[in-house]
Amino acid sequence: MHTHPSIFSDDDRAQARPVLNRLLSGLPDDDRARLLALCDTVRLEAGQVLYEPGQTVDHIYFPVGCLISLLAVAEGRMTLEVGSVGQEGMIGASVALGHGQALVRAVVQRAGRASRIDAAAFRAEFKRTASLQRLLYRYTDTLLAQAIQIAVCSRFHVLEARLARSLLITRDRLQSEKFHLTHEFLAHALGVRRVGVTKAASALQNQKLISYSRGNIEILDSAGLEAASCRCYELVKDDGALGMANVFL
Amino acid sequence: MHTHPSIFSDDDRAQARPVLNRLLSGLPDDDRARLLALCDTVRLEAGQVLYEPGQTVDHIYFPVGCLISLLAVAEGRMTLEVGSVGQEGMIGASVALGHGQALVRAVVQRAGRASRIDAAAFRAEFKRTASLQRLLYRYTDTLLAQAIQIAVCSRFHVLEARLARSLLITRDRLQSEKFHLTHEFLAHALGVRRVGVTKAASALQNQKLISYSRGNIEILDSAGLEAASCRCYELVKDDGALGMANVFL
DNA sequence: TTGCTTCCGTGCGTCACCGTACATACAGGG
DNA sequence: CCCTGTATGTACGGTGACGCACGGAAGCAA
Repeated sequence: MHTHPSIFSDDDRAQARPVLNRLLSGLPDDDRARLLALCDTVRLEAGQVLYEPGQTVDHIYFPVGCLISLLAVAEGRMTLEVGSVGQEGMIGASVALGHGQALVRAVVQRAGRASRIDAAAFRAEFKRTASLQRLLYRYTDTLLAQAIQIAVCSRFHVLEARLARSLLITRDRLQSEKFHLTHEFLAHALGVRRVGVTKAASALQNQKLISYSRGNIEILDSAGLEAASCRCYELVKDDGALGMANVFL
Repeated sequence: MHTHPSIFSDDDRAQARPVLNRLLSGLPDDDRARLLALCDTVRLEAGQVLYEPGQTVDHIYFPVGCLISLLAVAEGRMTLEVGSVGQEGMIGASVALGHGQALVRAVVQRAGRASRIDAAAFRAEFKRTASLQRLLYRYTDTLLAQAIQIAVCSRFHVLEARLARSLLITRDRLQSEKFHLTHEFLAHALGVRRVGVTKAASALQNQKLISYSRGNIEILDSAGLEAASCRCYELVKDDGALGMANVFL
């Protein structure tokens, strides 16, 4: 189930082969073709902000190789990651489901490509395509599960465990044991101070579970890190898998 | 906008007139009639647990006069309310949208009636009724917004403000300035110790914002309580309103 | 009255995390 | 080589909430 065939590098080489977004690949051929015809492929750069809460969503994105972080924004500079979206997901679903405004900030955590579609075009396609509807309901349900789990996690679990969870999830999304992620960024995701992350990360490094230097993080002991993390990891992970498992209910 | 025409009592008299669930009343007449034909009306008692996380959902409920609390369950006895559903909402949507398992515990906070429908019947009706689909997407989106806001709130805001918010939301859902709610119950909702609630509630009472005794809570100074609460109140409140505002996008 | 249950209040030591400030260390460009 | 910016490390008092334990008070029933 968990094959990490090779250590992917952090740059574009990992995305050389034209992989399709896994949500889209779950669609029947004709529906997918019609949707893809409306998409264009864009390159997203790390740090780029795609949505800001309250803003009208004008494009939907299906990541291919990039990783998007969903940050709930509180007053001040406080943020909290309520979900992350990689190849297995999409952002902007609320444009078809709810009022067409973003609930959270969507920021690119790792650069890469994505299929992008205009909001109005997507909405029209959504209306006529049953398979697309099923996909979206299911995925929204998965996002909700993620948000709920993260709410619980950030309420009850200590920082060190939450950090471990966060790193493991990033690993899964990127299919790589090493990736770039500064303490500062993690602090925003976890809703804590940067120094808090530094302290927790030091602890994990002292236990030989990870190593890092100037943002380059490597997971050394995957099993050990899972032990140090909270159960939330497995729950969110499984949910992601389940979300994709049987799209046809 | 905010009319609290009369102080409703805590018992059944407030529900004497046959009010319809507001989600259902948003449906076109024929669709609603067909759905209602499949429903039966049940009386839900306070404390009753309708769903438990992971369990298969066998019935969908549309509250009429009762109030349902959605509690995310962590290990141990820890719980955290990630949303509450009154006349303006429903529970069990995931049976049609996602995998048919409950994400959270659903417990009756205030006794009352609800329209109930069998899961399979609902799913079938959902498939054929476009207006019902729109309603559900929108409402799920609203639930997601609620969950996100609560995640932020419980991460960043102090207990006293969160308690104030929680009381205000309960007030809005019940359309009544007085209701029954023990410190113990609030502790479960807020994910804190019972003594924590006692302390925060004392503080609010000393400020003459509320009064309470043996579970009977009364809001004395609505404006003052809003000032003591965090902005999350307005966000969740508005979202609820917006969720209902224009169902036809 | 007694007894029981439910609900609320207090006290105390502990702890994770906060806000702030300052100190190092590495990396790349000039 | 310096210089500058980014990334990481350390230190310290403050505080909100925790866990636990016990005390009191209101309601109910026999």
